[in-house]
Amino acid sequence: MIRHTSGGSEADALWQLMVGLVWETRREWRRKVGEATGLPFSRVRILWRLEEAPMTLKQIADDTGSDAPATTVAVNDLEGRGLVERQPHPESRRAKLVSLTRTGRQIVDRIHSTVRDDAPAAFQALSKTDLAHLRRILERIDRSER
Amino acid sequence: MIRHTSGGSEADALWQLMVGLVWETRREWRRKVGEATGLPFSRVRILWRLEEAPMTLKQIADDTGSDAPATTVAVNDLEGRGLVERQPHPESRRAKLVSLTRTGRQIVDRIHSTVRDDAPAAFQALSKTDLAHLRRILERIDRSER
DNA sequence: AGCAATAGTTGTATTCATTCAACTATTGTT
DNA sequence: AACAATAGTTGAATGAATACAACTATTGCT
Repeated sequence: MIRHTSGGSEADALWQLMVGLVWETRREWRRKVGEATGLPFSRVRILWRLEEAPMTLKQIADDTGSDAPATTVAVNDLEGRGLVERQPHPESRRAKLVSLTRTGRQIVDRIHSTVRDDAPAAFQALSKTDLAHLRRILERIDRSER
Repeated sequence: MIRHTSGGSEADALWQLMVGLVWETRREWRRKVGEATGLPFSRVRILWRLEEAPMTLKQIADDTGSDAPATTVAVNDLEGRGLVERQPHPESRRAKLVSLTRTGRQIVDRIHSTVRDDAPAAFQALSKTDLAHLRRILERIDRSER
């Protein structure tokens, strides 16, 4: 769905164009991830974040925008499936560190390898020059965004 | 979340970068839309499509990737709220055309005006030249995508 | 005329996600 | 030592999304 809201800046218009391009591909992709993993999407999102480093439940909650109870339930679920484990936090005894198990890491790898998030065909057809422009621009945005 | 899957083409890598940029902004935006309209998101999605032209239930179902029963329920809901109405299809008596009511159109307008989907700050900071590049590239993708 | 396919409806069941209240254990502050 | 704040847990309630079976009405095909 491509939507142009009247009255915005050129940046807003482009942003909306970009969102539209991305948006429509996400449902299908989400479905495929669910199919490949047998996991609801909220769980996959957590596995992702854990790929880089272990996190406390609090961090997971903040990061995923859910509250503490929901996070406990999600981590319980993942732990029950053997994808994740709780460990004592080295610095605080009330916090717990959640990290990927070997199996959990395999699942994440499987997502990356089997559910390839390939660019749409039109994307592939861009010229080398356009790709270079695009990379430069996207990286600039990405860098200043974080 | 920025994710680079190993082994893909440059286009795939850029696509994933773009998806990552867009993705993280969507939850918040969805929440705001829900807040502004009081509608679940599946309903808003239907209102959107109807903005351009009336559609049959079948078209809505195909377009949103849901099945016939779900679509009937959704349209019932929207009709109950007075945002949408069923009309006989001019060419087939078994099909029905769903179109926005005046109130429905107001809701859609409200989404556009109050829940501005503004570009992230980093986006706004791009140079005129980069914006021009970006527009050219995105429009090329958009055109060949549909 | 008879039959298959299509458009839509009704009802039901399941799974997910989100939120709230009430609770324990630990830590930091005064 | 007393108290407030923080991290996590448990359980219940609610709202959404998705899927399926069974049905009616209409249309197209032969």
